[in-house]
Amino acid sequence: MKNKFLQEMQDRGYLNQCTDLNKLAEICNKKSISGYIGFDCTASSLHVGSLLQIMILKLMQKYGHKPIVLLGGGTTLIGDPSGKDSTRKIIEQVEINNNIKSIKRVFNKILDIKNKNTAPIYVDNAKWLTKLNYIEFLRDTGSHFTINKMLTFDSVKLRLEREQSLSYMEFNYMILQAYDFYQLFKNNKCILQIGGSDQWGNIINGIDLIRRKLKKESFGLTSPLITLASGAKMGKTEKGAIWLNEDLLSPYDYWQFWRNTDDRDVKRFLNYFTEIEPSEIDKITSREKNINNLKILLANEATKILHGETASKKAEQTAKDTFAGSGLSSDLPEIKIKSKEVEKGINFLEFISKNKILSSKSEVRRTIANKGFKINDVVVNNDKRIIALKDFNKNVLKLSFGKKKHYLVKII
RNA sequence: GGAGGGGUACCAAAGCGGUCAAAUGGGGCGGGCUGUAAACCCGUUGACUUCGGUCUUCGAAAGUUCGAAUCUUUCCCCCUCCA
Repeated sequence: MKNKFLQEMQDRGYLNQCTDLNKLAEICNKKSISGYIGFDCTASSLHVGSLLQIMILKLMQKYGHKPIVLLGGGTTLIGDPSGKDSTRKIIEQVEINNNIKSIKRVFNKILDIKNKNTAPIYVDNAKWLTKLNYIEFLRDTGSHFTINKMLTFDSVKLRLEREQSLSYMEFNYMILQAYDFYQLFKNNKCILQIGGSDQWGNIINGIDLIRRKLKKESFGLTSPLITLASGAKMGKTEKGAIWLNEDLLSPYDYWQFWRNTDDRDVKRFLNYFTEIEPSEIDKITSREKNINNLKILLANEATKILHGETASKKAEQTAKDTFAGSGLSSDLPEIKIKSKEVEKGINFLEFISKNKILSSKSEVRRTIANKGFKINDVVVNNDKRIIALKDFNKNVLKLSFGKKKHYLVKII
């Protein structure tokens, strides 16, 4: 394989499986290609679990190829059964459209949209899928699939083996995804579909369909499933997903997520989620003895890609101020209160639950009993604590919940 | 359609008339150690509380009882076997 793009894919660990790596390399050497990845639009934002896929699109751009982002309004209506034990709830079209809009913002931030040659193309398969005529579709497309084969795909097989019901609707998902690839091949000269390793079956179906209908060759490529050293799935942490959209997760929290990476995952993640050259990563990781500096590097670079350099620097500075000294930093989440209320004295219990730091007063009491709250770095040890004027330094008070969550309470 | 088994907190799973706000494990949260890591240890994990208690929870509803997650009836849902 002599192709820079695919070589870097491999070096970074993005490459899991490819239908024909050598042939694809040949084509990539000759011209720039279009490749697509489909994204699920079940939520208003993607989370880090999808980030690797986006990084692959970004890498395509680096080598002059054109990424196609399929935000699957059509397939989201159906729901991919791959890797799922049960049918997920049906989502309405309106919600999906809103999700698509919201998700697009992240792509526009991460991908290069200025270079006309490699700017991403957004497509929504609802455009063609919702217009399909059932009988026609069965004859033209359905005839190319055998149930015998479909039953052997993991997405179907596993469900059946576990005796979990699989609706006819979901059973059709793979055909629809195959049809997507066919459409993109035909209309956008898209010869490559990329996906997570769980998408292999779906991708193969598309390639088969293109071969049968058009007698043309297309390619499929999958990325590995990222597992954390701890064994957990990437992206789903204790408190919920690590969202990519800024309105769901602030740049500071995003930075913190990377800063808290498990030691064992750091090098791998530098390759996955930064743009530092793999050879450079080798050098840095063998030179740097303090792993915490590598984590900071990872956090900086990853945050830069999503939120930009300014936000990344700010997050780093905030972290420094907050964790190194007990100094205050301006970038911490702020809670504003009125001076009149402070003069009256604010009940700590109510303050915490009202500001949604914890959801119930019992929880607040428990946390106080466990020494979980600090005001200006002093443990709160009384659940009748009142926040008063004397707690403020120049109208600002630092409130800490646990070791990592800090807020600035400001009098306005 | 017939015969059995089952639905308990975030998840898994005990409890099978009072001592049950419900064992245990996982997960979560907090604390300790440390490096904002891992491992480990400790605490905590329904709500409200004047910290005395009070209120709401064991698929749903009705009932028996001084008293029900536990017994009865009906209903809903899931699983296994037979047709």
